[in-house]
Amino acid sequence: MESRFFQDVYEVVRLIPKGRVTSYGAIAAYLGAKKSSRMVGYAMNNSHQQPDYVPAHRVVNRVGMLTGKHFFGPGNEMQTLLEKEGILVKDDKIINFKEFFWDPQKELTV
DNA sequence: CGATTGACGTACG
DNA sequence: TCGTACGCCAATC
Repeated sequence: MESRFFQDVYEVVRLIPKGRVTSYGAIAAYLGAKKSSRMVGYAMNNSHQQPDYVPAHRVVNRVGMLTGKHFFGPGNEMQTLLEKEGILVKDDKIINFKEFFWDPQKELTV
């Protein structure tokens, strides 16, 4: 697979510490393609068929909204997973998202 | 091969 | 402040 973009996305997502979250755009920016933020979301969609588990529930949009919660299950499974990690979610949005935000570009060596 | 779509983000009115 | 329009790029129809 030459598309190392997806692989990098999965790798970064796996590196997200428990109880922390990040955004699609942040990951895209870390990979040097912030214009392709949509591809990050697409990668998440494909992450379900990846051999290794990808904590996609720790990835939300720039506002901290659980836009892809429907991809986890019929109910609020994504929200449940986040709350289980200590992240409070209200109205499909992460409370204090700014505090829980984990910037790969900042945490990981650029 | 062209058109449409999408787990985003920014710009504009 | 809120809603709409558009750009990006890969996958799907």
